[in-house]
Amino acid sequence: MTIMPKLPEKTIERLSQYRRALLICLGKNKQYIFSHELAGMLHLTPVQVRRDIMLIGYSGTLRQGYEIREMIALIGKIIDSEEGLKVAVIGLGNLGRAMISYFNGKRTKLSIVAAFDINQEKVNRVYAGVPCYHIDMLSKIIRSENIPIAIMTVPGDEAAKVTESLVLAGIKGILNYTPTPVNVPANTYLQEYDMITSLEKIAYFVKQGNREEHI
Amino acid sequence: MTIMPKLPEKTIERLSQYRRALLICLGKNKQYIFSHELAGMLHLTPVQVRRDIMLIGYSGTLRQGYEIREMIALIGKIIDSEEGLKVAVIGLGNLGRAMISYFNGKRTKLSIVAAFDINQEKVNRVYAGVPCYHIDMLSKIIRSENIPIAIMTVPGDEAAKVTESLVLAGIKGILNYTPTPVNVPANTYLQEYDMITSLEKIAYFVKQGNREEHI
DNA sequence: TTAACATTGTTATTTTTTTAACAATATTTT
DNA sequence: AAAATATTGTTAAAAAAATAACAATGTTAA
Ligand SMILES: NC(=O)c1ccc[n+]([C@@H]2O[C@H](COP(=O)([O-])OP(=O)(O)OC[C@H]3O[C@@H](n4cnc5c(N)ncnc54)[C@H](O)[C@@H]3O)[C@@H](O)[C@H]2O)c1
Ligand SMILES: NC(=O)c1ccc[n+]([C@@H]2O[C@H](COP(=O)([O-])OP(=O)(O)OC[C@H]3O[C@@H](n4cnc5c(N)ncnc54)[C@H](O)[C@@H]3O)[C@@H](O)[C@H]2O)c1
Repeated sequence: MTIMPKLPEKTIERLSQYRRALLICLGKNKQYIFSHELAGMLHLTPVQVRRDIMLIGYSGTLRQGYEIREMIALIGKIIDSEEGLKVAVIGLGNLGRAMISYFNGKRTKLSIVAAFDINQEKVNRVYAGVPCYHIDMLSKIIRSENIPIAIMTVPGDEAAKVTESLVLAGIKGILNYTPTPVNVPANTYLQEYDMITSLEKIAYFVKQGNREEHI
Repeated sequence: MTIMPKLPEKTIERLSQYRRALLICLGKNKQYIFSHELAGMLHLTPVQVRRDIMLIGYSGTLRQGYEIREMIALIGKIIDSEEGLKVAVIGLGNLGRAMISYFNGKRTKLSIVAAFDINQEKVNRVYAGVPCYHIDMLSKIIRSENIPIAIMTVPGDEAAKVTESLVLAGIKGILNYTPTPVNVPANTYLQEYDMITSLEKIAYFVKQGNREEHI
């Protein structure tokens, strides 16, 4: 295993995006890609793409660009775990279901293997191949199945309580989609996403754009 | 109207988060808040909070901190449009519905006023107060209702086509949740979000965490 | 064969963002 | 009344990220 000097956080994020874009290209039977093509697909600059690729220690060829398969494989070596990691969805409502049906079958190294809910109509059913357990089973299943990552899509009021259970159950990474910010111990990796922040940012720049037009 | 020297993009993002957190505090009948409290809620440092607050030209009081209502009002002045902006959702599937039911009634300045779909079972119905039109009506409704922002939740294959229609219809900001990156002209503000990037980033850091433990 | 060209890889520079440092000061305690 | 304390506001420094510059080089064209 080659030693990889630690990569900038933003580069990690982009590696995931590169792979997504490269998989699309592969689907179109493309073999090679230039930095400016990849940049164009993802609204980045070619320099940034080349720099990221340099950081992960890959090299393209001068007149052909980068070999798509090779690059996908290398990105996998960097961001994936060899054994693969299991993921659970907590709260099988609209958002939880959307996430499962989106994710399903997309990645081999990450897989959603369990959902949890309190609603008896959802518990003990299988949704899109994913079994739904009662939330009381959380700790048991998380441990027995060895699931390190959870996507939280319960109502905001439940977020704190559920987070606590997740941490107690030994979860190491949480993706919090509830509107309620939560707290976790330092050894747990937390990411929060709120659509309203995205929208308000867009609204701000749309507003700015209008103003500029009027200057 | 005071002139606001242009704010860092990251600050804009955090302003939206501050408001969300402040609204939660207001709901608990809290009147004042310290920088370290706000920081704690959002996993930021107190310095960063104070710096942002300085940038928007607000001042707290020395032993009480910041007046929550005042701050919410000021953030509104900066990131909201006075008249309010209308938003449309394109694709009324799981994700589109999740977004509508989440958003509904949350904000006075942004409001989802229309959805579009091709599925005849969804068209001409009202979902959570939002009327769903056939996608053929896109341009007509966008223009007549004066909707500048769209949330795109159609299947990935449709993303390019739908984006083109949106741009032609005069949309100024797009939040793309499909897994397919799209292109827009320079005067249109585009933001893309993909849950897989978030998850893969979490997986990477969970993996790193494990490695560190083993050193 | 040579010149023009397009592209990569890498170092240097600039810009943006975060963090640190610390003076100022109102409040509480002694 | 003086000292201690906790907090803000702001400038300075550091760190992170993005961009620019440009040498190297294989490919194509003249
Ligand atoms: N971050 C975003 O962009 C975004 C977007 C949409 C919705 N949301 C949020 O995501 C969450 C889910 O949204 P939704 O539309 O799917 O809501 P929903 O009501 O359809 O689903 C919530 C599910 O959680 C279950 N649940 C409730 N308490 C639970 C508990 N203690 N343990 C396990 N399951 C429990 C419910 O039975 C339900 O099935 C909400 O908090 C919503 O505000 C966030
Ligand atoms: N970014 C993310 O994190 C994330 C998460 C989940 C899903 N997704 C993506 O979001 C999209 C929607 O997911 P979903 O689970 O709601 O899918 P879905 O199939 O439930 O919904 C898609 C809807 O779009 C409608 N539609 C299809 N073509 C259309 C067109 N040309 N114009 C208007 N409407 C059209 C369909 O009738 C359907 O109602 C998919 O592309 C999915 O991959 C993204």
